[in-house]
Amino acid sequence: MTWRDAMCGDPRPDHVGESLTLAGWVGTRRDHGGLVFVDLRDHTGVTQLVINPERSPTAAELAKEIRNEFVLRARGEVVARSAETINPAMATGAVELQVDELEIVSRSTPLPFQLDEEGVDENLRLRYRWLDLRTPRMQQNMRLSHTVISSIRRTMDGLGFIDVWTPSMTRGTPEGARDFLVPVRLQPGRFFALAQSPQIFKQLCMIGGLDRYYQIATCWRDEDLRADRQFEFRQLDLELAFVEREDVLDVLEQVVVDAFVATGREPPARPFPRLTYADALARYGTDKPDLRFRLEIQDATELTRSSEFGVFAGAETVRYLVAPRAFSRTELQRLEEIAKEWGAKGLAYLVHDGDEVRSPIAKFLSEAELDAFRSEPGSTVLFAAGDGATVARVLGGLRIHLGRELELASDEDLFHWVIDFPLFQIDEDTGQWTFLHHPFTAPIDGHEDRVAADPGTALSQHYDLIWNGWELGSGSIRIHSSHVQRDVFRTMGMSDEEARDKFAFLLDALAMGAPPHGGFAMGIERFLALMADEPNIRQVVAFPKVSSGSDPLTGAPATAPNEQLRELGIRLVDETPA
RNA sequence: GGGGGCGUAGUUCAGUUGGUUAGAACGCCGGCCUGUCACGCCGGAGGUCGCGGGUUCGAGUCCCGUCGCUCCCGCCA
Repeated sequence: MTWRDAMCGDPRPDHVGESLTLAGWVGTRRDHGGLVFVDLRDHTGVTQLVINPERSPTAAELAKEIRNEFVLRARGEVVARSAETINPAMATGAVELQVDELEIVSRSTPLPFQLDEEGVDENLRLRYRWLDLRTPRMQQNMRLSHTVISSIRRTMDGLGFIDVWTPSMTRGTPEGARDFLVPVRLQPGRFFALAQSPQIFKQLCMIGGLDRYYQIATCWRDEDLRADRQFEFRQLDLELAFVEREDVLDVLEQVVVDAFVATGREPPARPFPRLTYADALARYGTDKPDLRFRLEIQDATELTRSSEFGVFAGAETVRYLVAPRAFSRTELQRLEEIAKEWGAKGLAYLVHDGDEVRSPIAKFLSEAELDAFRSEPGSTVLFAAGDGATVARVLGGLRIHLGRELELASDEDLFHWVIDFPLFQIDEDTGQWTFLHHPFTAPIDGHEDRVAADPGTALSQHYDLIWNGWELGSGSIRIHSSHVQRDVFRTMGMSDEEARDKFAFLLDALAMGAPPHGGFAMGIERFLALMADEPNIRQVVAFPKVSSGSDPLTGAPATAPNEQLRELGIRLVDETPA
């Protein structure tokens, strides 16, 4: 015997006359004293049960005990509702189940929150996640996630990629994020690190001739959590041999478009636009611009070189944004605070309000300058002056703020690539050259010699995929030559001995017939959160951690018994001052 | 490590200038009800105002500290 022979979303007029057994959760119970109505729910939908004492006195007696979220099993006859009792708001609203036999399968204590209530505290939802998962929002998110992931696998399989498992427990990487360490009982004092990504292994797969690898890989990084970051997350990790950048981008575009189609969403047009890193920074002040609104940054460095306004004349870079609104003094004060948070010393502006120009700096500006900055009535020109990086950061920050505040973003899905990143940047703390993304990224063709000779001007074959201002992931064409790899390590100030110590296996592998290769890693949860129109990735993770790094459901992380620690050769250091 | 926001009944919230016994809705409990579908009607229980300290005749309200959650910066190859 089976528990049910139809789902709660099934009954339709063509079932009328059939005897069906349904099982599910009690959504609501409406007790009329005699008649009792129950909305019985499962993930497919809701059917109304009618429990009539004249039809089944036993069921009616039992129905008095029914409460919300009880699990019921009911056998009865599907009957057509009379015209005036049809509920057009319900998919099954033309019929109902007249109950003959009723069973309370499972009871429920009163709930800590109501499943149909909006805005319930997220910590409470996570503490009782099994209840939260019953809500339409989470049901949809979990099922959408599955649809997207199946689609991704179908696309990858179709393109000839094979799924290869790489280790989670591996060797710590000296650079990058903090590792989660795993103590090893058999070798006290030694630790595995949980993989921050399968990066090196997938490169070894290419050198191993697997040609097209992919994996939906769990990765661990011990860094502070954010709306778009958890300790553990998944990435669509892929790598191809004998390819150029465009081959990799092509795969990702297909993954994205297929996932849109699989979920019934209008897919973005291909190819996705390409934007260089230098352009992105100059025009939008960030390497992951949200292109749903224009609001482009303009340059005024040359124009203001000999300005009477000393701040402009003395600055390495002067740029500005034109916001489509004549801001009030109070609003400008708020904008100045925001500019300062991003590193500005102050905020110069010109408000075009009707025919009038309001600005504390206008009196210092020449006619030519005022002409150049003239804009529509009802707008404000906001300036940033200083070194290039600060100006970009300030205007990039203001741009995002204004986009949100003035609701400038369209409701399109805008994907684009950012390409031609620098290979190296200066580490502010050490003054040393360091990689922008990771040390395995290849320089663009012709820039190999700059790795050693002129690191600052070397561009890389790295690329980022951006969706509406969210960084979905990044990838690169990798170094497949052991001496280019050695040059990169040297430029980073790593001695050959040190490089061998940390990456001997990679350097050896590169020296034994490495094909040209490249790949990508796309954050699965970020992709899902955007697909589900959720503001953070916790809403697409079944059992996420909160921003303090704990799990409200299990209470993890927890202390470990001394016995267990002893076995691992670990003694805790009490750093509490006496 | 730093900055912002939030914390009042089981839940979502209100609570005026510091002033009597801290309220509403939903939920919960009891009663009535045979066509409801957010059922309705009557009645009831339910509060360490996150926690600690301070100012005051008097603190949910003001001050200090602390804890929790959250967003951001740093960090995230």
